[in-house]
Amino acid sequence: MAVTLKDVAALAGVSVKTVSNVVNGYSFVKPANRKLVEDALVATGYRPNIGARNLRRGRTGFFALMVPELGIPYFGELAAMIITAAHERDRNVLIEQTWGQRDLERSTLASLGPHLVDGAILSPEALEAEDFALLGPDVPVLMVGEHAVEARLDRVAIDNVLAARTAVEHLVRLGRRRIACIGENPRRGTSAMRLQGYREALADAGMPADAELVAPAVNYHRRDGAEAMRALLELPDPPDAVFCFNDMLAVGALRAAAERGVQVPADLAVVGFDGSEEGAYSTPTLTSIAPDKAAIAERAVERLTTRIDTGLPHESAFIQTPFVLEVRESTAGRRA
Amino acid sequence: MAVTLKDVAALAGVSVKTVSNVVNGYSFVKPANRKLVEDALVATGYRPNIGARNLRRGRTGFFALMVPELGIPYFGELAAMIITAAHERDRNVLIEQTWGQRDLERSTLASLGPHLVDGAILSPEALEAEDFALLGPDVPVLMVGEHAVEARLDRVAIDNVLAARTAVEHLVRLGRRRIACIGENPRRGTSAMRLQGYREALADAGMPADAELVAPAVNYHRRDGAEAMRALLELPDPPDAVFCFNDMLAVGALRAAAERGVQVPADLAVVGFDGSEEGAYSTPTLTSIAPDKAAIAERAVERLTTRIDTGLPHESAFIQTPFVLEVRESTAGRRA
DNA sequence: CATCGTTGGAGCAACGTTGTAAAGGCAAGT
DNA sequence: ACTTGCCTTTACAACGTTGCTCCAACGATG
Repeated sequence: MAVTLKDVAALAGVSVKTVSNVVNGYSFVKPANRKLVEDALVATGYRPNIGARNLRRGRTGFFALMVPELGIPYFGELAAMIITAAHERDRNVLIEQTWGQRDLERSTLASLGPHLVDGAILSPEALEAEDFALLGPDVPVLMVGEHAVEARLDRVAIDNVLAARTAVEHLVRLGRRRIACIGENPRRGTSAMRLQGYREALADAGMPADAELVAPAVNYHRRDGAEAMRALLELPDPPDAVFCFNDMLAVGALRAAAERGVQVPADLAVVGFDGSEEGAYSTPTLTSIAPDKAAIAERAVERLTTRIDTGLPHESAFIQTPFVLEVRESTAGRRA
Repeated sequence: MAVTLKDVAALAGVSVKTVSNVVNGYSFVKPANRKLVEDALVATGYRPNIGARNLRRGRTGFFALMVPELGIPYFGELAAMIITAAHERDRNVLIEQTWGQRDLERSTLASLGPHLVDGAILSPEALEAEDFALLGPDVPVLMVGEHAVEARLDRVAIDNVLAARTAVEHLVRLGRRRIACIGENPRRGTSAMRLQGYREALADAGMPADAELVAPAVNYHRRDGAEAMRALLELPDPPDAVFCFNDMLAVGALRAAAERGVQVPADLAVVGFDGSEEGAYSTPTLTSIAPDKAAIAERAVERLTTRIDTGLPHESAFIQTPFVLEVRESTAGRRA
């Protein structure tokens, strides 16, 4: 059986509470007793029972992290960093995957009772504003990334409109004339912001907004990017540049270009979004908007923990994190 | 505040225990009372306090999953599937990342007390056999993937030697004559098995085992693959094929080849290991050994839960899961 | 009519921890 | 010597749940 405070106390010859005090670093314990207890702790190999402690404290010490899918590199990396940041604050992370499905996102939201987790970090894809009624009133939650929903929640994200503009302005500066984008999807929050940035950049450059250059994507997987790119390449007047709303779409686009014998970047410049390491090693390497994921993870966990610890419903904030445009081969040089 | 059994009982006008019985589907409850309780449950929105329940039951309902790094696609995807499989059995998964460092793996092992988790699924990279002494005697654990350690534990994995042989035999059959490999590393369990398969395949083909064609890799990231490949390409008599011990190494190798202007597959055939989706979209697409990750996840979780539920220290088993060789462009056709 | 078994329900205690309050010890001040 | 006050330690209760034991009511049986 597991070692409890009682066992340690018996060995050390003190009360259970004194052991508890030592374990928690609390109050004043006489050095002699402290030594006794510490020796007993080592001898028994005591480990606190988290469940019992949390029961007593009324906290669970757990966060939920709701993401579409860990197998997507962006979310895998983000989850990795969030777990690390949470551990630094003695919290554990429970990962809930929703596969981008609204019903799974809804049921996840509804399950965020105060018993299971102290709070949650959400990265929804299909939630509507009304769904947030499912949330318990006292559950601190926070969103990472942009989302169309207008919930009154804390958010940690980069400026998606600006980032998208930056990407497209880069293409404009290269002299590209027919700049397409891939990823339009009314049900995805990120889509709206990135589309807006794309349009703003085109407008600023005095370029027409050609509807046939805006390629939709149901999901943001490589397959979707490849399909969208194939469709774009079959246009009578195909694009000479494409801005993809994430790196996986961009990798798919590179593949479709390779299949068609379209040279990147000579015939087609490609920009992605996420700054994934995959893009740094693809052929050609991929220019991409790289959000500072470590900053997102750190700020998100920091904000959530302080909100939990203070318990007060302060103003909900938008915490903006930095990004950079990583320029690589897929947009190298000028048009041939 | 959270709703407790007491609240529900007060509303329904029955005892706490009766509510508990209804919640757990236990014993015989008079239909009238059952109805009363169920209505009260709905009205209050009761959710059981997991911590209290686990405290009482002596179980936590949590697994630990120890992996090097979620940001690595293979482990991200595997974690995704393990979480799903665990949820189907009403368990939650706590993810511990070790970044392949032995000290972090050791401390994770040591922290697997009976208090925090009921059991653990391990994917160590640097652990030595002696480290398993850190494990509590009653903690059910299971390893996924091959590892050099000879611990007496359940293991779920593919036949790594056979898989590696299959990959190299494929290269032999293509007519390749100087077949290199990337990933040799005495501190990694997988390395030994895959190296053995590589050597067996060469021996079977009557080809010499040239030590300079065995490229080491400290880590198994893209960067390491690229570095190793650059070194191989600088040999006086460079290889015409390379078997990489995982897909990320292979992607790095593709990149190094592209930089040097080496044509894949004409000048160099490349085989990876993991069957990652990244390899299905790289340029050229990557031939790879694809383990059935879903089967690994399912069998691992199944085995661990039954071991926890029965509590008996049955014979430790090696559960073998299938794999296939996905043949793609990086090994297409014969040598030019 | 007494006994018994069956069915439905309830009370108590305990899981391991920590907050509270109170008790014990000791030294300095009256 | 006796109070006062501080430092240290302790007993107790409680967090929410469930296993166990016991109780009540009932119909069936001898």
